[in-house]
Amino acid sequence: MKLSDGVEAAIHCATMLAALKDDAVLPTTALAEFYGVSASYLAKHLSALVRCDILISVNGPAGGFRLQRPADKITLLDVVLAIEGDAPAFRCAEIRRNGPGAPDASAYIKPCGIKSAMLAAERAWRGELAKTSIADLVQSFRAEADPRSLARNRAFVADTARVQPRTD
Amino acid sequence: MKLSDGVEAAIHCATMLAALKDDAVLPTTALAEFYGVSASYLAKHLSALVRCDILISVNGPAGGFRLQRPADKITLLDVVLAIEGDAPAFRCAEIRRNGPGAPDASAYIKPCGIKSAMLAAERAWRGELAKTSIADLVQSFRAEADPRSLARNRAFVADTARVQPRTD
DNA sequence: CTTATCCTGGATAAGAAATATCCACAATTA
DNA sequence: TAATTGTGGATATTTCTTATCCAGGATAAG
Repeated sequence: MKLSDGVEAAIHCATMLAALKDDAVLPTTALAEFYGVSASYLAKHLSALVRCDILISVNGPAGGFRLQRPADKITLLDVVLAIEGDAPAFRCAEIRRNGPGAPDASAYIKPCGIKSAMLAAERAWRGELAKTSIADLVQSFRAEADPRSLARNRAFVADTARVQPRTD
Repeated sequence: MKLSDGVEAAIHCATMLAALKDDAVLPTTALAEFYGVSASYLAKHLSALVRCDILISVNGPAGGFRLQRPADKITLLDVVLAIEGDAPAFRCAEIRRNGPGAPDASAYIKPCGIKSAMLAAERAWRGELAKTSIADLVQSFRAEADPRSLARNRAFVADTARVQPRTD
């Protein structure tokens, strides 16, 4: 069992975007370079976040991504499900119905106890992920991170953020 | 994110073995046929359970597997970790240290908040799995399963179980 | 209106991991 | 000695992940 590498990148990008003001955005290439990951692959993940209404994308020059809503309304679970999909990790193949002499489907209306227990554990996992918001991560980063790391992130946002042109 | 198919088979086999008496055992081929799964592949998973001290294997004719300890001392977590390995699902690649201008390792002594949150969720998952024992599963199966399914399992054990020869 | 930038989605391929099979070998029983 | 069964290694096969590339559309600036 392994989570996609994209999860780590997606969460980092979301926390970075949470530092933007107003309608500013950050482009894929800048984020990919900052985190040292593949730009074309990161683009796939960011698109997934857009499809799940976690990010908003802006096309054209000075385009990029920003959060779709306040960072305290976006949970780790939202991001993980956007990248991984919402299928449960335990896929019951119903092997209890296999083999010779197995009764027909009417004998298996009640869910398998194994499946129930495995899915209960996943609910606990998801529940825990839902407790942490992107805002929580930003806050703990600001409170605990090394000053050098903090400064680097701030400089990146300051240098790279782009503001949407005003339609005055 | 997906759990190995072997997890389902391993748990089913463990619950079946919990119905054995004394030193009786069940061979791989019988279990594989009963659940309609690949015998040679199931053998791999059963070996993993032996390596993790969940099952005991008996060689030779009339050989097979049985539980290493009482079913209430074996949890779902034990079985899942035996099949999946105990590496966490979230593998932090520390991309926060990547990219140009990143400070050296001394700036990243404190663990990343993202990693901490992801691992906390996994602890919740594992904690939930640890709450359910093989004995719990057997009990709920006996209480809730369809009589036809129950009878089939009982007949299988009665027909297939083998007892170790006595060293009188 | 043209150019440059950037996101989008599909096609595609390389790589890793899960799934599955086979076989030689050791252990054990009859 | 012959038959049965688990063990571990080697090896395919399939599936999923990771990664790249490109054509297309949207948009801003000149």
